[in-house]
Amino acid sequence: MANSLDTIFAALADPTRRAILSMLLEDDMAVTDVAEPFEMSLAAISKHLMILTRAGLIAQEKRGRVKWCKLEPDAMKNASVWMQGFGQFEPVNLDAFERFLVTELDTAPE
Amino acid sequence: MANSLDTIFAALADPTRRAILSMLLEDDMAVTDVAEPFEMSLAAISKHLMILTRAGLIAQEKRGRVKWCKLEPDAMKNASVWMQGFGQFEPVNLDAFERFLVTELDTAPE
DNA sequence: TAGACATTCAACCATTTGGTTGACGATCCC
DNA sequence: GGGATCGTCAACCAAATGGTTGAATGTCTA
Repeated sequence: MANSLDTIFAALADPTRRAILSMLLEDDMAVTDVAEPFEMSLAAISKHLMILTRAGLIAQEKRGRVKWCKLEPDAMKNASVWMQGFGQFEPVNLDAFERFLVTELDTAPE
Repeated sequence: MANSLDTIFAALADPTRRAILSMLLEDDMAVTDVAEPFEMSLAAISKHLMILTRAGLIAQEKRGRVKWCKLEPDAMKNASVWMQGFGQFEPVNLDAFERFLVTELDTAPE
C-alpha cells in the first residue's frame, strides 16, 4: 500500500501537502512547526502528515513528546521513474520549471 | 487550471487513468477503443478522459464522429520537473537520459 | 431517410476527502 | 503532583470523486 503510485500521486495532489514537502526540504520539523504557517487546525495538518506518511513520502519519528517529520525521497523517486517511462518529454526545461514555480508559490502559504 | 500540479497529480492518482496513459503511449486511440479493455461503462471512461484532458495530460481531437485521444507530454513533464526539484533522489535519471538521447541522436540514421 | 455507431449529458448514488471541534493520552518541567 | 505542551482520536459535516443508467446529440452509411 505504501509507495503505491495511487497513494503517492493522491498525496501529491494536495497543495497543502506539497507545501509541507517543500518545507521539509529545508529541514526536519516537528508537527507543530509544520502546522504553524497554515491557516488550519493542527488536527488537519496531522491528517495531512498521516497521508504523506502512508504514501511513504515522509517518515515520522517520536522523540519525547515531539514527533519529527522528515522527507523520505524513495517514494517520490518511484513516481518519478514511472513518469520517466513516458519519456517522450525532454529532460529538464528549466525555463518551464521556473515559470511553473512562480505559479506554485502564488498558492503557497507564508 | 490546466497543467496545474493539483489537477495533474490528481489525474495521475487513479489507476484507470494511468492505464489509459500507458495505452496512449503506444498509439493514439478513439474513445471507444480506449474503453474496450476496462470493465466499466463508456460514460465512465469518457469522464476519465475529460479529467486527463483538463489536466493537460492528453488532447482530444474530433474527426467525424470519432474523437481521437493522444498523449500531451508537457503536463507530465511539469510534474516530473517539480519532483526533480526534490532532487534528493538520483538526478542521474535525467542526466543519464540526456546522455543517452545525445548518443542516440548521433548514431540515428536520418 | 433510417438506422447504427460514437460520444456526451443529466440525474442519481455511495464512498472518499478535507476540514472542523472537543476530548483524550503522553510527556516535560516547576 | 499538577499544569502546560505536543499530538492524535472521534464524531461530525460539506464537497468532491468515481461509478451507474438512460436519454440526447452528432455523424456515417446502406
